[in-house]
Amino acid sequence: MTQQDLSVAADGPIATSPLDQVIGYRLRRAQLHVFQQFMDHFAELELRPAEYSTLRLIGDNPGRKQSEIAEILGIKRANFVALINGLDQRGLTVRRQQPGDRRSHALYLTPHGEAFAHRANQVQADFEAHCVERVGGTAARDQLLTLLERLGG
Amino acid sequence: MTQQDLSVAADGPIATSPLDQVIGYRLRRAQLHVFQQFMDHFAELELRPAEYSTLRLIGDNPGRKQSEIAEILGIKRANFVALINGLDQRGLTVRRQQPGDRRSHALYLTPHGEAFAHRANQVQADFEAHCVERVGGTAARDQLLTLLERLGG
DNA sequence: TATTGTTATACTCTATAACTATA
DNA sequence: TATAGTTATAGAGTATAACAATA
Repeated sequence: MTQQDLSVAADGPIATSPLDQVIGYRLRRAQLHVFQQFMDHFAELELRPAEYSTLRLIGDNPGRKQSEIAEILGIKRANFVALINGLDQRGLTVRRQQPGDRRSHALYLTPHGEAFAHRANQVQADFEAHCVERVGGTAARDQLLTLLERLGG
Repeated sequence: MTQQDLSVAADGPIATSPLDQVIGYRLRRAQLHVFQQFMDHFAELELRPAEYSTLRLIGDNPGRKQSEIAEILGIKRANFVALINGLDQRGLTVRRQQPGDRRSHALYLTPHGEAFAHRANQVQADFEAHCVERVGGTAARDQLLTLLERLGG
């Protein structure tokens, strides 16, 4: 039988096993799935993954330059403008002029942003617990983080 | 000291450790890094990840409907049209009418597509070996795939 | 009616160049 | 001249609606 049998339609389950052994493919599928679940969890707070990461990073590092926060997150500073504009307009973050360098904007959470970030961190902790359970416990989670770190990024 | 000290600029390394413990964040960073390396490896063949996955899936499942291949890959059939058009125009794949259902297009690799897919699979095997080495060997790779599968997707 | 492929469209994310104000 | 923030723009990727052909 040739590889291209034109007389009958192919049927039955599609052979995905070769692709399923590919690290990059499985990494992508898992990432998309986890991000979708993240967005479902954060629908009420109307927070996208990049927005949550930004709030978290500013909360942990108040007073950092816009470009510093952007670079750590792997976001081009040009694209970060719209993101931080959105958080500003929601009253969650503020840009303040640096005393020593009037070119740069230091980022802070507003009081409302602090409270909002607190709620967001609780939702994240809840979601993380769900992920940890799925992956098989904290030991499995640590193993996963170790393996992901070895891949780089 | 308050959390928002306005008198001095924040300096030193940014505290990323809280985010670095977040599965979704690390998953995304690792996926982006692996995909970038994939694209570097496949620059000569001018194949993007989704194009490679498509060639691989068609090669392993000749004669499947366009919509079947698209759905397995998680690509909407509307968006799959442009992707398969590109592979068609490069002479790698062909659409043939199904004998039993003239609505659907069965997908095949052309002879040139077969040869090209063979080369692509070799490049992929080389890249995969690199990933396996990075992650710590085949046992670590199997462990990673197991953990990713538990996350779903 | 339902399905398959297709087109059109919009929205998000990303990448680059160029501008401004500051240094 | 170099840097920080910004704007504009273009390219991917993705989502939905609607259409023609076919079932």
